[in-house]
Amino acid sequence: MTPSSKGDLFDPACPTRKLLDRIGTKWTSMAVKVLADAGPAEVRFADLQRRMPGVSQKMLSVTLQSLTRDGLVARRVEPTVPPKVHYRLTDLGRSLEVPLAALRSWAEEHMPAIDRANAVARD
Amino acid sequence: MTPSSKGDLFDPACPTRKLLDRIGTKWTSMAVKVLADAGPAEVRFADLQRRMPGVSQKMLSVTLQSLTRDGLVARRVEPTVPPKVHYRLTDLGRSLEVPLAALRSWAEEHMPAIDRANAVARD
DNA sequence: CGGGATCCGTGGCGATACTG
DNA sequence: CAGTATCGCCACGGATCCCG
Repeated sequence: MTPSSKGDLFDPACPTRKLLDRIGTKWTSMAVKVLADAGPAEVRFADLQRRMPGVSQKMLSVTLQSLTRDGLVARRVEPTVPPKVHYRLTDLGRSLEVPLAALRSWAEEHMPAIDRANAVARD
Repeated sequence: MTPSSKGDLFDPACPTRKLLDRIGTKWTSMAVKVLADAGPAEVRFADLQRRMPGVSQKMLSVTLQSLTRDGLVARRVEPTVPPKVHYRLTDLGRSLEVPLAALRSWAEEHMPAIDRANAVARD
């Protein structure tokens, strides 16, 4: 059903909400970081999976498809047998890495405080 | 606490993952912004709901409880009848507003590009 | 007024198996 | 190697009703 089919009042596609829906998914921010750490170099699918412990083939696949559709990641297929597929961040993806790095920095600095607050709340 | 795991996005207890699990929930970042916009002033439950179009009582309630448990929001109850409950950001919550504002800024600037990329992908 | 309790649909995500 | 297809679990979140 289309979002506007019931009059749809508020929140007509808030950009921040849409961004969080993307980077909030389990493997997205991790994939962006791995690709960012690779610099301008391309990374193969299997390499990505190796550098993202715990990710399944399927979830890595859908994550990369999502990032590719969003124009954050570029995909290049080497038509060999078996095929080799290479991924790299686009300029847009690299620009996202900046605020994402700021979030990571905040998390590393302040998550302990949040954990302590949660511990206190257990009384 | 897993020494030398600083910056390790792949730690099972990765701080960035945990932070994204929090701010990625539907109403959290909106609540933080509304409270941040209020400055040092407190905001009542009903006011928050009014400033967050679309949020249900239940979701606003659980969102605020979550933020309060995490130490990002302070809650004050006026024991009147009927009761008045006031919320405000803690210093920790206000510090989170900084990287969050950076994310919002990126979203407002670049989400159109992501939307265009998605439109192109529909061929 | 603020917020529990309950029911329920949807979607994210994992496990597994198959394919070009 | 790099996906695609299918299944099932369960947490997120919306609606509704009730309570101090």
